[in-house]
Amino acid sequence: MGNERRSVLRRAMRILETIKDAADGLNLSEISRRSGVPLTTAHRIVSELHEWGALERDESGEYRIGLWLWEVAAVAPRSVGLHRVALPFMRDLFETTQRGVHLAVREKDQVVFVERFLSPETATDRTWVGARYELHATAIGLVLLAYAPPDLQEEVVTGPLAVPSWHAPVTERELRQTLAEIRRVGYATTLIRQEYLSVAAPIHGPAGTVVAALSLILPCTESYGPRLAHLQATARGVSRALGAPQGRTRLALPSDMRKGG
Amino acid sequence: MGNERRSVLRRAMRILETIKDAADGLNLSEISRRSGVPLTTAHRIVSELHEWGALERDESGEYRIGLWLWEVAAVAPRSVGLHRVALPFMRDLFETTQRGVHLAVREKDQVVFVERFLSPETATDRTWVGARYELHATAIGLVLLAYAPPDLQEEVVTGPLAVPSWHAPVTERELRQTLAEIRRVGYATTLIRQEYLSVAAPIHGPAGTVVAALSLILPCTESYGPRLAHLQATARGVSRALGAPQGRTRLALPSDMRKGG
DNA sequence: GCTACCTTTCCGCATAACGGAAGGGAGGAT
DNA sequence: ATCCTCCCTTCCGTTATGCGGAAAGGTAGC
Repeated sequence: MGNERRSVLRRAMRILETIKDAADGLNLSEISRRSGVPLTTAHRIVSELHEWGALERDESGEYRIGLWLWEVAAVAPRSVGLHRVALPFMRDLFETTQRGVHLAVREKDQVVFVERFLSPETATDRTWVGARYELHATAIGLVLLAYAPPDLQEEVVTGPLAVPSWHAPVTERELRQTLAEIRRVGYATTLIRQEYLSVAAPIHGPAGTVVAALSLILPCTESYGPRLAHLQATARGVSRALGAPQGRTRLALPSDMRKGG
Repeated sequence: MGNERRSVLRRAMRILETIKDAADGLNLSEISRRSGVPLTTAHRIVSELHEWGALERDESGEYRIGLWLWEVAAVAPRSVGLHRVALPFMRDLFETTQRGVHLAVREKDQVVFVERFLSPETATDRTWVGARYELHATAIGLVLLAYAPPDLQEEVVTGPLAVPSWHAPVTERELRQTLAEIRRVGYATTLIRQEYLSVAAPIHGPAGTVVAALSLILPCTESYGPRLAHLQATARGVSRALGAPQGRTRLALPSDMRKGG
């Protein structure tokens, strides 16, 4: 484990992440073991988090994420705010199409899924609320990448592209062309295991920048023209509800999310 | 400001809370000022939180709650888990009654609202998702209190009862009787400003304990019998969906949320 | 009784956190 | 252009806070 300089805060956050990743609650020793934080130290940190309400403890002594954290997170503009606005639109889209609907945002160089509705047939895939993926591996990620700040795009495009198991751009040249094409037509598509087609469209925020993306999963046998129109109309509806200007799309500003090399 | 022993973690949490309480984003100086954490120290802590993704920073330099925190909170069982299960039930109840519907849980000696649907007429009240209230001031709080661990009940009952502006039990004696009555009949009511009646019923979790409560706001002119039945049916539906046993109600176990006296 | 596992308290050490001071920068007013 | 204000960031010597091994309590099983 690359030993980042030790720091209470970082360790606390690592512990929170450890608990998040454990489907179930964890007891103290388990937290210590999985997070790599020495038992006594974990004890001190966990106690402090518990005292504040960031963690809860059930009768068997297992710790879980506490309500306080949820209260704090409930004002996160990109997740909960977006979620509240987008949910009814997503539901309408899901109910009329009966196809999987996903909502995601970009966090640095990854896609984070914020909400989803699954049709029974496509329920096999592994996405989950809060899950993270490579930007270039899915249609929804490609849309987010295509409208991301240029410096981040450059970084991803020239960086190592993990080859995904589905059909997606794999060389730098292909990826550049794909992104340009997405910006031109305003949507992205990828194949999923030769059986399904994922179509994604951007959602704009008040500043006109792309703040999220919406996708629809279709069987390949289905013609996607009408579905695409429906998806785009939905994405525009969400954008309008978020207060997006009616005019033309803007790229996001250069990302400030840069630190060391 | 009562100077708790200084500690990075506590200060970090105080900062998060400060940002949460500010409707909008805050810049560094503002964070320092409002949280009482010295500027340089705030800078260090905020940077660390930002680096981890717990905070985000927009182009103007203002900090907001970040996506990472939401991802962590997304697994909080009492909020998000409950929320996902209860939402469709709440919507049904709201759509058929067109009355305000609230979902809340207890956190220590307070009520925390997890979700709500408001009818236009009653939209004046100040509850908001994440808001906290005294347990004995609302119907929903009274239900949560009535089924809370006995030691906590005792603490609240014998403690100072802030007199709420609405009609609610104000003496220890009254409150005890009210709680007993709630347990006997299985629901609570309170008047809101002489115009509305709030009716609340408990929701049970897998262990049979009361984990949340649901309430309905009715105009006083309306007879509440049928609405109450509907509310109780909904609460039972949520309980069942959560995996509650069919049998009899249990009190929560003695709270472990005690520290110093 | 013993073993195995977890949680909590203790305490001397040193390191990570502290925060005043000072150095940039951006924007507004004169 | 010059001053002024407000904000962000870096520096650095000091010290209190966090550290974590060791050992003491707890609980459960055998």
